[in-house]
Amino acid sequence: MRITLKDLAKETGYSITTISRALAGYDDVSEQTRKFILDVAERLGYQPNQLARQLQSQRTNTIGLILPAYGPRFSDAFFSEFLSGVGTEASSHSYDLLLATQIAGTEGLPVYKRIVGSGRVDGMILLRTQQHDPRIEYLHSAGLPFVAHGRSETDFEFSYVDVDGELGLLLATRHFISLGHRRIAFVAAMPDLMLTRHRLAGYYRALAEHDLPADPALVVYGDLTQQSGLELGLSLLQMDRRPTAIVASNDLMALGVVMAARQLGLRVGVDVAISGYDDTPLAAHADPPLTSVNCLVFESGRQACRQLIELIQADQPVVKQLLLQPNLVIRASSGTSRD
Amino acid sequence: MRITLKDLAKETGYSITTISRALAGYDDVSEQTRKFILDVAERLGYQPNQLARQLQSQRTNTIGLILPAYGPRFSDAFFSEFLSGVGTEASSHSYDLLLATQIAGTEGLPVYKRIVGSGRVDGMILLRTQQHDPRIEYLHSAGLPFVAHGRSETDFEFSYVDVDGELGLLLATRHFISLGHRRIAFVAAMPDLMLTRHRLAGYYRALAEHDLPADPALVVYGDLTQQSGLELGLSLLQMDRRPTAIVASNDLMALGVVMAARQLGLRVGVDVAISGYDDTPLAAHADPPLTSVNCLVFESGRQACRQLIELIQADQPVVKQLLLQPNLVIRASSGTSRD
DNA sequence: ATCATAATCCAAAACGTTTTGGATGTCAAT
DNA sequence: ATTGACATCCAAAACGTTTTGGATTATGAT
Repeated sequence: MRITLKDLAKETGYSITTISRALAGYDDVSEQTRKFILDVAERLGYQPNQLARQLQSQRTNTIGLILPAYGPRFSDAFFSEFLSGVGTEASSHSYDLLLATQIAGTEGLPVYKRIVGSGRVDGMILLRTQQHDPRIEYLHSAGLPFVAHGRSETDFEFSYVDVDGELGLLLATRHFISLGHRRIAFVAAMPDLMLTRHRLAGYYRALAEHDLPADPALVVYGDLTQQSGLELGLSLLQMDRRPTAIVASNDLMALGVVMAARQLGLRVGVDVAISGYDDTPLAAHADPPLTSVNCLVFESGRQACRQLIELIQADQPVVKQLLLQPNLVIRASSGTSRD
Repeated sequence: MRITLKDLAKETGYSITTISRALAGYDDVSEQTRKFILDVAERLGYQPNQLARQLQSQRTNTIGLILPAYGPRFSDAFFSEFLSGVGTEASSHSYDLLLATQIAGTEGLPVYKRIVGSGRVDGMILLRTQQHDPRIEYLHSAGLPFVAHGRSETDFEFSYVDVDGELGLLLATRHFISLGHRRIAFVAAMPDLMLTRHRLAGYYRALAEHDLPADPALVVYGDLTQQSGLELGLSLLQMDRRPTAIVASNDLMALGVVMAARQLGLRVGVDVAISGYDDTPLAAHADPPLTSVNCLVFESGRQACRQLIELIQADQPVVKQLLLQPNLVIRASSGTSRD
């Protein structure tokens, strides 16, 4: 059904070579026959087979991206925004995206090997790096161009785009300190994630700046779900000397903490100050509206994609590292000065 | 760098054919040499080139999906959930997703032609159908398997998964009627979308069931943004005989209506009842929590993908049409009985 | 007439697979 | 010895492109 160069050759009487070169605009085919060939191609609705083209040229103009596994309710806006940023940038360079989904409960690396090994992508974008990240080591050893969203601890340099989590938590914690809080808790994400370490550093730095003690009991680790925010919030707020402010590592956990406060009869923004992280649409419309750290997710995706395409098209691989600066969005949940 | 069958042939001394058949598990290669070949393949880290395989087999095991264009803030959770559903189902059948982004401000059809014509996908999933949808006509005429999310008006039958919008709005409107409301407004989406027509039908049906008059002034059309919800909400709530209940066609517009009510000093859930649509995470955490219609987005994506894969693998194309039943999630924004 | 030059075209190889249709050798049955 | 059956292997074609390295013809200069 599909029209190929062979069909055009048969129809026009020229050879496949000439058809191909005419369509590609080479100057060793006369203007007259070029026009003729273009006409016929147009008339028959010829569309080049990209697979054949890619196989021949060894370039796919495709960027790979692996979606982490999800349950039935996909409640984190992060990926859609990031993806949207990547997609926008990709399509403006005529790149497409190959998306594979990591099945819940399976290890991630095999999917990477499958996609990379299959030769269907020119490069990969990595999401949610870990402190020790086998995917990065694999991609590096495989020699495929890649850009990570987030940093990692490796023996080599690699390209990444990251949002400065240390700055993010520094801003949030400073904000609470400036409102007069002295016992500030941090509901962190999983400890093996790089972002956890960076944010933790920002948290400690803010405390140190103001000579506040760092109480280990005030740092707890959740799994980014609202449920874990609720549980950790309940335990934090029932401590002997409970924290007066709580920073969570994403908006969902912050909303969990809000629920916890409510269950304990505490007024958010008055009895306890709460801040989220990521500034998802949730934050702006929560009750009360949630102070949060805007992480420029769309922009990160865009930049990551831009860097990757540069990397792919460069003759010489160049490592580029970009650190975006988040900004604090202050809303009612952080309350007013305690003085 | 990459290991090919040719390399394995050279390494083992067998022919390319035998290598290929050994790896594929044909029984015309002895158990002993098969083991040997597998060992070598493993040792050299052989990964079959999917491009070559796809070119040869004329199957790509890839599903195409085109992301509508977005601005910098991607605030609709719909796509991420849908995509997550599609991705989950796809990967459980070892299919991958090819994603292209439609650049903002450009026409949609060329992207479809590019992806379909390129031969890189076995089928497509269509999002947000329109009443008259050129994409559907194109895909039908191109003979490529596809499943639409949403219905359309065509001369032929095609496969779709849809959520019964008529039922959705019927439930929401009935709910308000049962609470004693008599003037119920509908903030619809763009009139050229099929979903608008279906929901409108449900709205009218509910009114008719209870012999309520259908006031044309109470039906207004927005563009699914919060801003348009705000504007339409302001104009509706400043009418002479203002509506006492408003159903919006997505949560974002509903939140805009909530803002409008607040600006006019009306208490949501008391002076005016409001309902959203889609039941995004926003709805549950809004202030006040928003009554909404849960549309099983993840499930739709899953079903659409499942149907598409069936369609691709069937010898005989079978049209399948699936209508999922949404359910109303009642929260504080719809208030209590007015009696 | 001969030769270089330019213009226009094309056959064949290559990309990495799978599949088709044998080829070869072994062994038991005749 | 021949035959047939079976096990094991492989050369070549095919998928649809692009690129390489000419081949052919016409043109103009000598």
